[in-house]
Amino acid sequence: MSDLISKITIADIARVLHITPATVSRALNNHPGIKEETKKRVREIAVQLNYQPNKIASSLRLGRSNILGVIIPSAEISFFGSVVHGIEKIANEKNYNVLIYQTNEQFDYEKKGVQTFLQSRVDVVLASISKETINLDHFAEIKKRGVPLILFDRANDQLGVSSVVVNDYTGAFEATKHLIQQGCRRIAHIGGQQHVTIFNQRLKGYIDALNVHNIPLNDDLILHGKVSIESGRACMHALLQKHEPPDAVFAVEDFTALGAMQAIKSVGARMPEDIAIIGFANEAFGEFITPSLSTVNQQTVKMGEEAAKLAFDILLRSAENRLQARKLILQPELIIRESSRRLP
Amino acid sequence: MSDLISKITIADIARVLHITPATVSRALNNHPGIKEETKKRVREIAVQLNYQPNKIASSLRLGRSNILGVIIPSAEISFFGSVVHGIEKIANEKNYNVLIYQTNEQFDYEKKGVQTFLQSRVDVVLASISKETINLDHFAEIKKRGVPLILFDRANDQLGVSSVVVNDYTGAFEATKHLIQQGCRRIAHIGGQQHVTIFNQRLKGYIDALNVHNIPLNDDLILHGKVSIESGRACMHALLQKHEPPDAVFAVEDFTALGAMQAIKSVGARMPEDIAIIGFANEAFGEFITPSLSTVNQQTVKMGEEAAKLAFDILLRSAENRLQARKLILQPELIIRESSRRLP
DNA sequence: GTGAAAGCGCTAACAA
DNA sequence: TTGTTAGCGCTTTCAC
Repeated sequence: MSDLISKITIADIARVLHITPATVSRALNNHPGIKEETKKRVREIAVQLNYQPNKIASSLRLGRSNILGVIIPSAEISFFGSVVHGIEKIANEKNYNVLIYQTNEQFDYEKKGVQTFLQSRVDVVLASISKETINLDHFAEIKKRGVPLILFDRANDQLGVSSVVVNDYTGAFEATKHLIQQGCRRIAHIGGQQHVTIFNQRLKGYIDALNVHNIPLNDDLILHGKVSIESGRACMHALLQKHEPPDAVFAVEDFTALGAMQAIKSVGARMPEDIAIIGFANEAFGEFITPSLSTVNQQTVKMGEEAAKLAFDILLRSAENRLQARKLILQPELIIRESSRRLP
Repeated sequence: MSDLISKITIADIARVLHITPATVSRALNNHPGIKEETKKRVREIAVQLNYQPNKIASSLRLGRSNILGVIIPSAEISFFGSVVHGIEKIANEKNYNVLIYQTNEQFDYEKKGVQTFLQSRVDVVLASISKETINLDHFAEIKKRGVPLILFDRANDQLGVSSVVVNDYTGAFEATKHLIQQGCRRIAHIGGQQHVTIFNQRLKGYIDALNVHNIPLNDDLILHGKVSIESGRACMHALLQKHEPPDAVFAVEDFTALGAMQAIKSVGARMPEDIAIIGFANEAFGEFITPSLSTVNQQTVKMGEEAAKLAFDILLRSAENRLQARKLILQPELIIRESSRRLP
């Protein structure tokens, strides 16, 4: 019935050619010390027999899998899809494969992902930490086992590992400054969980921008949400009910901004005339909504590429040298669209 | 220096307890014929030594990897992210891992993904075919090797493998019917590459809906694009320049619809008053743009779950029985939003 | 209830 | 230039 199913190994090729498996292995791996003609014959037979190398066996023998494990919070956020794209570009060049694990922003899944990767013996882990995560022991475990770990975007300095992030502080500073330049004075901030480094940095950037421009900080205008559309909507409603509502909002990221926009629309206020708004992350939808959303671009593909490059860099180092962490900070870029442009 | 790095194997555990690796293996796998007390001691030492099972070795021995390989065209399309989510739900229950490969809608990457999965000995492949793909030999190869293959969404019946799709014909039929019910009579269709089954089905649904409602088919109003924002924009501009432009558009999917909307806005026409529009796929952005986009929901998570269930179903069958293909057709659901609602 | 031994498919010393 | 041999870590048949 199922004679179609082939289970050809190098031993089969060896038998056909009356040589040993070792020679076949070397030929297939283009080993220098093998006659050209032998290589040619081996390759021919391999094609004829429809041979597929068994990477599992090879991984076991070599002690490495040629796999980069990538942990992301969600594949439904285009930001991460784009970063992964960057990672894959570099990985492909180096003949590495990329394994993706989604945590759905949940601590338990994240732990499970780490576990899975360690058991599957991926050669290196690239990760972006979930919003929910506070305890970082599982990541420390990766390091402890001598597996290189690189964090991107949702990084954390406490772990002492290399990371690639955008300068969230600067991005937030510039975004806030932009709102000030548009004439706004009561600028609110809808922030995120403060244990998440990048969200904290964005808050700081916002605060410093106000300070530098001599605008008094107003605690009433700073809310901490849960970084979602719903949360953005709820926070904005709260802001709108204040005695003196804000004339601008800097949202911690685009989904929060989107929720805020829905709230603003629902009370009939105009954007940017009544309330100007800017987000962070340059999510795909921002360009298409009305008004189009001003935001901060994070160089996603570049971030992925740099993270992957860092990974290969570390792989080439000796085990001892791996401990020195490097931090790469990309410069964000302001994208001004309709939601915040008041001046011509 | 790097004493932290542990490489604990079952042999190490065995040594500590003065038993054999075989017993340790059985204990860890909860084999019935092992004393409870032995199991307990083994587990304790395993934790103490910080033992991580080596899945590679286990895979090699067992001849299976406990990995589902998933091939998707792009992680930046939320539709696929969502389907993968469904797949992961089921896979997690069964203690399987999910490996994702992005093809970027390119034939070459798709071939490489198949290759990679075959070499990594994934137990089953779930795939959605790239738009660019015409030749299907690489997928046939999967089948030939006895690895179960399940297609989802972008399926193709020629391969004779199981698949999960939404009823694209019905979805298109209903979408078109809806436009007719809104009073539209000159309904255009911006389609996709006709070698892609689902796009072809959508064209058929459109045509039949017109026929059933006695609206003459007008070839002038049917354009075939490349399924992208740019293509949607270009096709719509072409339609607008016609002697008699359409009063409605059924776009093959949401990104195409988005491009069309941009074109419509650019000439100052109103939606839905001048031109009503509906897309397909229920992409995340559709809800947030102005006007919000009517579309067809495809039960993405369910699609992933069903595809994964089909996969496990096949895995349990004997090799001979695997050949019978099953086709699961989910019912699409119309989502009416502002872009097409003319009547109260 | 546990041990001994073989082998999954591949690669790398070491030999020749 | 190629062969011999051993072993990566795990599981399983066959003993006892």
